[in-house]
Amino acid sequence: MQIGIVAKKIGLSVDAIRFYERKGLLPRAPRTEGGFRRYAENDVETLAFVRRVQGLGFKLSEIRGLLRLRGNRLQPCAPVQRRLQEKLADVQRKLNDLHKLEHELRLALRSCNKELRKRDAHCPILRETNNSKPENAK
Amino acid sequence: MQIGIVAKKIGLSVDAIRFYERKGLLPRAPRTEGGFRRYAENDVETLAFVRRVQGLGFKLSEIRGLLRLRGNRLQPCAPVQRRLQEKLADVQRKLNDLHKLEHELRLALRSCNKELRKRDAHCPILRETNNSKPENAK
DNA sequence: CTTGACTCTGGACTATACTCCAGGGTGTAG
DNA sequence: CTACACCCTGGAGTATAGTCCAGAGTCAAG
Repeated sequence: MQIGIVAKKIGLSVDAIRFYERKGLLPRAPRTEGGFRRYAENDVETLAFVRRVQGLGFKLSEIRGLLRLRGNRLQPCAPVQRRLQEKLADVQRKLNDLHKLEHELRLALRSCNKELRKRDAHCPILRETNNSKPENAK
Repeated sequence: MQIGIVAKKIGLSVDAIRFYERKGLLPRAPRTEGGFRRYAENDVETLAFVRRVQGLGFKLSEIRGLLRLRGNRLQPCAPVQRRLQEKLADVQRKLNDLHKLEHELRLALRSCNKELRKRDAHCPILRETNNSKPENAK
């Protein structure tokens, strides 16, 4: 199979596949005499795996590690599980931050709304009335 | 005031302030004969504003727009409100995505857990049993 | 053999928000 | 006047995940 076919099969660009090879996610593909990459079904599966775990929020450098685990003939769950847990913790941290941000934005909107009901409204956000929460300054 | 003082006052690096100037967030500061930037209280307030709205999730390019609004003598709330609402919508989209991701991660963890209870466990994530949801492929 | 579609390499470019650097000049306290 | 801390500019570097390009070569069908 040549690279374009593989690309189409899994919905990646040709450039992306070459990029993954350069990044060490895929082994350097064997070439034809003319230098074209040749792929087997196996490689398609590897790329599908990459997509799958990318969908779980892993970045390429992390996926490289997962691929190494995948290379073992006995494929132990524990290290994968550890990584999943770390990733989950990351996601939860982000959710937390975003929830706080959402709250801040709602507060800001509320103060705008109050102002809009008056005549001659000038925006409380733009004014430098320091209505931010006290930061524990560095 | 010279730049280092301002930096200390608001907890930014000197480099960051210069960077903001280059990016057009701050007007080019007036210089001493020798070329040192001179700042007034006003500038400190502007920088505090930058920090504040950055904390609300606005990126520098957006803050440039907010600063322009802030420059008007009548400071209308409406456009600020619109931006806040867009930002809130962004945040909610991200929250949504992250919630989905959290769910996926939990599912993955669960399948790992099931496996771990068996002897001779090999990881279901690493295997290419395509257990992903059907994608509406492009 | 020719043609057209495909592929090769290496490098530049994208966006974001800065940081860090060299090589040089400035400001001010003593 | 001399230190020494501070400042100047312009440019490069960081991380991420690719995309896009030129200029050249290859593959398969007809």
